[in-house]
Amino acid sequence: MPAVSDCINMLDSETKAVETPEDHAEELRLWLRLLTCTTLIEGEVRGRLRQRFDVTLPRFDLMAQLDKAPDGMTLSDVSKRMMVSNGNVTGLVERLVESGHLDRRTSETDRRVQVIRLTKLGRGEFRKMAAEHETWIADLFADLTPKDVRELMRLLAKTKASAQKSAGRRRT
Amino acid sequence: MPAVSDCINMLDSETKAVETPEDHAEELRLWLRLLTCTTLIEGEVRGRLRQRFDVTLPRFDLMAQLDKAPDGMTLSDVSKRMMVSNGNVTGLVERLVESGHLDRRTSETDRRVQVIRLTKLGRGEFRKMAAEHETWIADLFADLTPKDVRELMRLLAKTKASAQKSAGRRRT
DNA sequence: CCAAATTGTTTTAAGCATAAAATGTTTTTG
DNA sequence: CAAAAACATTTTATGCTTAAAACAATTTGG
Repeated sequence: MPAVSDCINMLDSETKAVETPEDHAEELRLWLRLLTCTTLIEGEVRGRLRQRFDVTLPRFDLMAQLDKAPDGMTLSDVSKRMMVSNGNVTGLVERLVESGHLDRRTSETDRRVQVIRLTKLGRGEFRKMAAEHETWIADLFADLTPKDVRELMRLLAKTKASAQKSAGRRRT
Repeated sequence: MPAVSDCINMLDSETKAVETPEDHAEELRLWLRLLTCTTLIEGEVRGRLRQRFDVTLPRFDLMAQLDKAPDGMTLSDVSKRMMVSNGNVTGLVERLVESGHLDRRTSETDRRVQVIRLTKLGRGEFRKMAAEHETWIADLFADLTPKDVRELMRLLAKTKASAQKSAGRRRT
């Protein structure tokens, strides 16, 4: 809500057309806090994955996507799910195939498409990592009550929807 | 709260010593949602900064830190504030000095220390970008009510504290 | 005072990430 | 059916990011 002094100029013509220098400091602070939380947790998880399993976070994330898709995924599926660029996935997959964690083959029905899956090795290693990973996350959020968790879920869902709408408005 | 069937084995010896396979799926889902929100907004901001001002997000973030510190900051201050590695800052600063946005000098009192400041050019450009940036953020969060914003701020503060505590526990 | 620890920064090596252009494939459409 | 559009992926160029080691300067404790 703008202070009265900021609204004086709203009075001189049609209200809707007049620009008011609005104060969005609260939203900005919210965004910075959101970013801080994510960076903090992400850094912690990254470090633990490296120390404990000598694996990078992007590799873990990619394997997590594939673990949920026993029949495999195409590179663009992965790219959309992980919200990263196509070229990024190409390189990530390359390294994971190289290390024997992923299997990659060209689709029979569409020769543009590459389908990737976890190998037995990849799935085994991922499951071990995922089990520990889950306890790290639980520990990082340990001070939140179940009610806090529910409330955060709700508000973040609303945030996501709002951001998607805004992003969509821009592209249109 | 574990289901009854998961708790059977808690009965056979001292309760506290027995491992129960606890379910932390809710926290995991919360973490993924948090990450999704951040990635979404970050990507949007990154794209707008590039299109509108041909500047990268890290450069913008660094300038934002310096704008709040008229007397300059040391590289490790910046590194801590931005929660990135030292080496990262070195390179980032190098490029911004090169482009004339930053001024860098060795401290008079401690020759290990590099103090960096925004140049006049850097400050001017940053202020322009920051003004627009703030409207983008406001738009991205537009569907949240003031109450939502307050509540998210509170819950994220609690989350940050929880994560910091957990991270600290590990290092100890 | 001086060796040892600490602090601040840079370097190194590897990997991650993006945007944009290029390549090859399939689908659409005039 | 052929040209054009759309699609999936890769390549290219550039920049970001990290962890760890190296380097340099200062502080500390014996």
